[in-house]
Amino acid sequence: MSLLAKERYAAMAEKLKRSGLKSTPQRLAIMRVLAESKSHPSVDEICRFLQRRFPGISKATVYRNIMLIKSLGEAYEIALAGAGSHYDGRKPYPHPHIVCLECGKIVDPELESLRDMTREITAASGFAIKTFRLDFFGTCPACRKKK
Amino acid sequence: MSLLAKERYAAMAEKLKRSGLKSTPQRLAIMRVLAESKSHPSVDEICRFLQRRFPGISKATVYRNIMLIKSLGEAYEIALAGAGSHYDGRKPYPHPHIVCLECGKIVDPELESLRDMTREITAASGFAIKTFRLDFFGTCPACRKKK
DNA sequence: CTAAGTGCAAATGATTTGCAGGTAT
DNA sequence: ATACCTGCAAATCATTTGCACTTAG
Repeated sequence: MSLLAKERYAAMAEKLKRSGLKSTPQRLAIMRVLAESKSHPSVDEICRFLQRRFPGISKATVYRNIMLIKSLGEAYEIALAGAGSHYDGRKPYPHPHIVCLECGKIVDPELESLRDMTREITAASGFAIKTFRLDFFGTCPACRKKK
Repeated sequence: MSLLAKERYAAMAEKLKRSGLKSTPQRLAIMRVLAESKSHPSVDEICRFLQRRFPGISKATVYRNIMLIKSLGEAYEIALAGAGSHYDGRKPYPHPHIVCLECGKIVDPELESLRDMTREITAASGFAIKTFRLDFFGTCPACRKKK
């Protein structure tokens, strides 16, 4: 487990403890997956992965806990049309993604030109902006080679 | 019907005709709603609206036709998590939206700083970018006043 | 002890699909 | 005429919920 992952996991577990809710083994294990995983896993993927250690774990439990972790501000949801949602526990704040339409891979690009946009939007619309999502869809380098 | 709406409707109907598919009354009516509506309607809203003229129209028909119109490149889908999708027939290409979290209203902001972003993403990621979505979520001016 | 959490199965809600008529071309 | 469409109802699929049992604090 990388240093970053350790820190993320510690932060999540700490916030959970302070929230007064229970630190069950399943809940902590879900946090660990979110803290470690670079691949933006779905509920189904998290559930299948955890069946090694928790043979009877159910999707319901994963859904309930993901929701809880999100509400603690410790995970960010990437809701994809058609497919289900994917989750990011390493960067729990809104940030852009690129989704490969061939293989479904999701990566986090660096994006300078994002900084001023929220400011510009607020000024132009009169909305009080709470959050945003910015997702690009295309073909990743690996899938481009295959063709 | 505004001039813009007339033109959009004509363009959609024309592309439909050229596609070789049939110009049924329901299909044309759905196109008209998409061409006229500034409010980014959902399938359900379109269906309820059309029941005036087509008492028996079904959601299945609206879904099938929206899908078709989308595949003709004449409508853009705004897929919202939790709620269903909304559709924009006036600007059938990707563009940013602002969604009010209180009342669900969706508006199209002007956004200068968007221009270079696709270029920047392509350069930084190696992806071949096909499309994107950019949605802001917040509270609209009307809902801000209510509180 | 007891409020919270879990697993299971059933419920939900948006969307899709199979089928038996209709209808545009 | 006939391939495409429609409306209806049943089927999916991701997600949510009710319930009886278990467990963390």
